[in-house]
Amino acid sequence: MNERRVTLASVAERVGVSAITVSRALRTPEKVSPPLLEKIQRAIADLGYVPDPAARALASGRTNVIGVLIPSVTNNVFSDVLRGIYAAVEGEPFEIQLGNSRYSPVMEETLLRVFLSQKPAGLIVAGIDQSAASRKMLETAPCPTVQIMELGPDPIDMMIGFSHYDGAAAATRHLLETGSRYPAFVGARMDPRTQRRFAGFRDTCEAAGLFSEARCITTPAPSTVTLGTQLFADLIARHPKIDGVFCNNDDLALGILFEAQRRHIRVPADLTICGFNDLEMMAVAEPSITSVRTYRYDMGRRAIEMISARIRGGDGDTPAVVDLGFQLQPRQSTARAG
Amino acid sequence: MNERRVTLASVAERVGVSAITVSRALRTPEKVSPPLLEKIQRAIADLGYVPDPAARALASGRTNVIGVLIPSVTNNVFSDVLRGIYAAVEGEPFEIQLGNSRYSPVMEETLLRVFLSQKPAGLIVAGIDQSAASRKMLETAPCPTVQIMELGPDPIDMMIGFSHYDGAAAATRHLLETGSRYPAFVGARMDPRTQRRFAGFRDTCEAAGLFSEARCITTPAPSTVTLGTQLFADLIARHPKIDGVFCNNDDLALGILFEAQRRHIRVPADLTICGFNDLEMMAVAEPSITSVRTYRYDMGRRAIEMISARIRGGDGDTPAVVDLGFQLQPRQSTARAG
DNA sequence: CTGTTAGCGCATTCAC
DNA sequence: GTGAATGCGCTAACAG
Repeated sequence: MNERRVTLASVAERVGVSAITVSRALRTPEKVSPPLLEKIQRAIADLGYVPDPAARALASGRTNVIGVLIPSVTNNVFSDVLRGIYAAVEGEPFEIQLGNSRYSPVMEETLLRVFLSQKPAGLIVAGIDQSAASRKMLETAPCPTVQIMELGPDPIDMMIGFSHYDGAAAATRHLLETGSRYPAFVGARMDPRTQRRFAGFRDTCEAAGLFSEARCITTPAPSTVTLGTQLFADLIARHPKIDGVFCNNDDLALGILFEAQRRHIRVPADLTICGFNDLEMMAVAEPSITSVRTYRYDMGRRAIEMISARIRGGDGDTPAVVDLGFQLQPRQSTARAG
Repeated sequence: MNERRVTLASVAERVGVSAITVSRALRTPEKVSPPLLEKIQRAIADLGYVPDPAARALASGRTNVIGVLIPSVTNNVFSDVLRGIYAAVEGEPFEIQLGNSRYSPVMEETLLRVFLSQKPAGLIVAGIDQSAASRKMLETAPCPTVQIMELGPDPIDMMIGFSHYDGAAAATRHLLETGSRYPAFVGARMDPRTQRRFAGFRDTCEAAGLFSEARCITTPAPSTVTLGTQLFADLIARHPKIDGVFCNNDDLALGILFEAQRRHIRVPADLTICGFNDLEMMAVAEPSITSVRTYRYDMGRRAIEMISARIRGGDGDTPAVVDLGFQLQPRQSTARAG
């Protein structure tokens, strides 16, 4: 290290004012006379002063930390949300603290407690299935909180997401409308959102009298393209008549496409494939794959914006619940002779 | 909020000891008598006490924060590294602070200054092309630092990565050995690592007398599968004789595969495709795609381990530079008649 | 093994 | 518009 640490006091000394004035120059520059302000700013630049966040947090009782609690960092879906979050934070005086609950409610509680000990500026949590203890902590948290990914009946505070059930139902309807009579479901990592998508598939098929449990295959393992190939191989071996598959995400759908090609099953003539999330590559795959577009990036971005608005705007004009919706991207519409 | 904040003092009062004893029970339990320790631990649990990290940081002059400075959160490659980092941190008393330099040296310096103000436990930075100012900050940083992604001649402190040049050269040699006489290069987001890969391709082709600048197409835009389809379409329109493509990553390679299928170009009979990074899906694509496997997850995990070892082990036995290597995964070996 | 004293660097509250 | 006193919650260094 060069000299001693550069503190508020050392900047103050150099300019010939008191420390509190420098502090004000930093936080509320309009309350410092212009000439003084300029001198202080120059001194800060000269000395390379950077405020100590710990001291600031201790003295003020708050921080710029926004805690983000997600169940998985592996999952592609969350990485899009995180991109949105990081993009929105750029330029704002916030920093992100990530917590990975690994799909465990106990872990979620622990992490929440840790987050809260940091006196965060805001909290973002994935999903609506918090444990009672977690819910209570969030309800009494002295900061804005946003539940993301899903919509539900009683938001803790703010909420932004879409209906996984409806998205899956729309996709399944499309599958049936384009002629599938033996629709199948392929699912991995059966988390709450995946379960709701499955419910959307099941109910839609049942309404049409076309549901069969036997044509559904799921696993708790995380989704991969490879897993898609394997699950489809299992499924088609047992049920060769399958003519349409709804996958709980695009990785699986891509795997199914590859496996179908390998087996010379014509897509979409013999088999239509529908994914979920609409990854960028779905549109350019050969053939392109139907999917349900979801707005993951926007979800992250707007979650930050909601917190930000609440912090500065006081309150009132920020909508508490935002439905981002979804959009079916039909790409294999080969209506068969039913 | 329920009552007042639970502090060390309130725990101490409840047990009937002084605050410092509770502090010790937390950090160095072996220095507290067993019966007292147990009483303190119970009180902590009863009260739900969680230490205030800001106060701790201010008093001790250090934190558990490991700063991670990467040029992009969008890039798939970094998300694998981050997975490794988060996995390794699990169980360790560290927390991660992410910084996104957006490929800007100036931004990198700013972020470094912010990181340093937090008195981090360690620093991880991507690449070896830091600005002079950044280098100096890192060199004088009072914590272990690791440069990741690449290897280079003079490490600032520790370093873990592999040679992008050698990886690309190996892939290109394979391309030529399996019969490509009109090899092409497709690259996006030409960052320093991509540039070195391009150099590996160029030098290898030149050595074989098969390099042509005209068959190389690049763009500063970030890689996507869609971009791969477009770049390949451009390239093949201008140079129909192309019979092998080395892509600077797998997204592009996949796009090229799709575009080739669309145009009924037989892969690998008429065109061999080679990617870089060996994403999980490369092996199950139809046909599967040759790629260079790199150990991104391990890179993240071990970077944390290196820092951790340095912190506890004092120093000495931790290797300063780790070459993770790479491994060519040949998957389209159709030697043509040269 | 336990306690006392002091202070980390900053922001809050009140004076001026 | 500026400054002085005080304390945030914890830990370092020493004492006992």
